[in-house]
Amino acid sequence: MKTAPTTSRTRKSAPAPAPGDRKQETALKLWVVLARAFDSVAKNVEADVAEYDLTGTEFGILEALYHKGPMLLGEIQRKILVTSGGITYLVDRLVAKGFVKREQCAEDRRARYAVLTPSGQALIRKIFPVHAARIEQSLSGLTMAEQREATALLRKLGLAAAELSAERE
Amino acid sequence: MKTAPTTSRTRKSAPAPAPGDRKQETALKLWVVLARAFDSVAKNVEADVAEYDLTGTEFGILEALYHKGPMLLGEIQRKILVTSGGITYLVDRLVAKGFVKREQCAEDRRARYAVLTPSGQALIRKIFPVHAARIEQSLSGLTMAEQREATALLRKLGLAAAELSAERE
DNA sequence: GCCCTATATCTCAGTGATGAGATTCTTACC
DNA sequence: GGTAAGAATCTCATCACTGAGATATAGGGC
Repeated sequence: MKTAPTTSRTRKSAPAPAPGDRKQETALKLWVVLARAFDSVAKNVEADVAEYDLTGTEFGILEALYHKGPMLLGEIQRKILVTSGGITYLVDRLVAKGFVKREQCAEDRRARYAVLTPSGQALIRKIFPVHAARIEQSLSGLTMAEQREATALLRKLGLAAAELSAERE
Repeated sequence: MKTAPTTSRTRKSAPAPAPGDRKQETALKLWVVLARAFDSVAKNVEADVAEYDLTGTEFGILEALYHKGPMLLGEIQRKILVTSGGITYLVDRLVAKGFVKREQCAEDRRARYAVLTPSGQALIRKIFPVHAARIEQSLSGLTMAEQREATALLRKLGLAAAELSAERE
């Protein structure tokens, strides 16, 4: 998803650039470019991992397990931002492909670990560097300094927005 | 959504912070916060329009028509970034809900216009201001100056990434 | 005019999820 | 030690699209 916003006030005669509306216009413009930037990068990333028959989300799970070792399904779920049904579905598929297996959790019998199989290890070890290079290339429109700046801004933005949606619950 | 990247090198002993890897690390971090920021804002926006039984994408179409007047399906498609099948599906649904109608294009008999019905006009006129305020609020983690800065950076980033994926074709 | 390529839209089977509810287990607190 | 509230996972119906191919029309070169 991607939810592409469209807002663009391009009508002939704007009904007088209302006073407090500068703020809205600035915000709407940011929302548009945020969505487009995300979409463009995401498309690059997905095209990349698709070569190994993985979705971006599946790749995210393998990557998380690669960097963090075995994780509880719930941990992964929170990390990659999918629903409870989603994590079951995704892990099922990675199991079917032979890259991951489920393991009992000794301390909590409701929970299960996802663990990379040797085949999953081998795969992610092989493709992670390629993938990282692809992302670096995708973002190379910005210098490193600009990337750091963008990261700081987006982190601040994301945290505030996440807080807002937490309030909704 | 949404493709949440996860990269986070948190293993005990990092295998020596390799030389050219600073760039990759910077890029990966940006990709993570970009995806998360997008996701948080998108969730706010979608929760908002869901109150009117619209998806974010459907809203995008209504909004585009509201600001630009009648548009060819193909124009809308490029603007909101969906596939050809998607635009047919989405316009079908908006037609079923009574917000939009299709109209012949005199100059090109393959093409059709999407046009807001009075009911669609009334709806979007009513909810657009609420929606814009919601976005403003969602992004209010950044000051206006920061928002402008972020917009400039993301625009640059998005254009470069889009060019890259265009090359892939 | 005729052909060939390109473009606009539509059809439809398939996909990658979501989300509500069911199940199983845990943890306080009485 | 029983019980109620909460948490971790799973099930399954449903959804919002995608993408490949079909159909109809356009338009340029000959």
